Amino acid sequence: MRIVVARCQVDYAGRLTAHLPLALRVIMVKSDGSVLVHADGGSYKPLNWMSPPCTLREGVAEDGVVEWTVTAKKTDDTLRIRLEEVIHDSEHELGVDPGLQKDGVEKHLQELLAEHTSALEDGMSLVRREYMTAIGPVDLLCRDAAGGSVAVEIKRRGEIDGVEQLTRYLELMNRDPKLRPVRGIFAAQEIKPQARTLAKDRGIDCVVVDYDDLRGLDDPSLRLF
Amino acid sequence: MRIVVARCQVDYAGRLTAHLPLALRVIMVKSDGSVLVHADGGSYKPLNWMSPPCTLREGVAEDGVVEWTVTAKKTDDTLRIRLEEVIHDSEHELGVDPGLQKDGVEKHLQELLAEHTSALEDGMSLVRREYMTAIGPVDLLCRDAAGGSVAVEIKRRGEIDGVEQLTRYLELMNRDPKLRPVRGIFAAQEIKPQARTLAKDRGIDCVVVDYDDLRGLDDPSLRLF
DNA sequence: CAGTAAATTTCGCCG
DNA sequence: CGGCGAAGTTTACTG
Repeated sequence: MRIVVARCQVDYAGRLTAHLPLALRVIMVKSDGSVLVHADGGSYKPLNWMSPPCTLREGVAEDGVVEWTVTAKKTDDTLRIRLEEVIHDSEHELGVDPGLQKDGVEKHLQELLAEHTSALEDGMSLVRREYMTAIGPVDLLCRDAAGGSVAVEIKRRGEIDGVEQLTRYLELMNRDPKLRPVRGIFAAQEIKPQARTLAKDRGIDCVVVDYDDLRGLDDPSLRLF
Repeated sequence: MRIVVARCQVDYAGRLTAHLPLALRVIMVKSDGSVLVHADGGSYKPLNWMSPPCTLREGVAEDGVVEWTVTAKKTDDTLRIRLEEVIHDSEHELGVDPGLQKDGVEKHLQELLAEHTSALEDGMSLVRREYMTAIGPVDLLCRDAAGGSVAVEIKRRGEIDGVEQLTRYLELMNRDPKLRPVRGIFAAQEIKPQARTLAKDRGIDCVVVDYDDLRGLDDPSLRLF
């Protein structure tokens, strides 16, 4: 990884055209050739960048200024960096990273709810997790206290897209005589008002689930720190 | 901006729990307090990070290792970085960045299509751009050669979500006696087969538009390089 | 490899 | 400040 701090101008042409006026910035060149141009603020997104696979060619512009041209391997995307003044330039061998270990995403929420379907509704039992349909897997297929089929869509944050998704599943499943009638439950840690309104309009029930509560029902096992 | 290259371990607890095993990485500390932990590969997304506003507290762990604790101002998100070995550590005053100048996004495509509605269909005329409905603005409301209302949804890349969005608008607009009947046109620089199929199923026409052609119809003005 | 959904999404606009 | 949609989204998963 090469790290350069420089007063620079940047132009990008590809899926859009963009320009960065002359200013001091940090440029990271990763070993796979990818380049990030960072300012001293904003979030983790660089001002401009080139994703791998790409190649960096170091050259000199007509006016004598050092100019980097980064071109994408497949597309004709181009990033041009004019380095007017280099403040810092260093290279570091980092090696391959072991990578991030995650915990707590939707998948885990789905596992917990599959184990504790009663948290969705009294008398609810699990039929199948990841019940396959022609257009994709339904998170949970359940049977309610009255013996009716229930399709459950689980999200961390419940928004309109999730309701649309569940609606498509329900439409399809209700064409199947062996399942029909199937009603829907939209379960999430948090449900946006718009999603709740749309769900109500579609006859879909909303259930807000607490991740920590569900975890408490479970074996209180590993916590990272 | 502070740049540190170090052999480090990272733990994050917040919206999820995550861990990075001991390895050499680059750590950027921006002047707003935000922290990025980068590996020497992958795209522009850091392995782990903390978004501003947040505060960094430098301390020493029980075993004597330097440990940074970054905490978010509002939430209780915490990023803990154990710096086992520091290879590089430098600070640079970058100042405020003038920011990125963009060109060529969906907004521009919408402007161009609003100016040249005939590119959508012969005899088409514009009624309103960003026509407001209760659930959001329709990109273009037009009138076709026969005098019928047409709602146009514009995307750079036409995918299923866009068709769903237009469907919701159409459903709502067709309840309005003053507008009814309204048909839909899904316009994009590229339309995925699945989106095209869904659109056809919903009675929505698809139009592929060429950004450069539209631009050619326009005043051939500024190009950045 | 393509297609689809999630993301500690981030970013920008508009009320 | 919150809601909502776009993004040069990126990333992960699945068929």
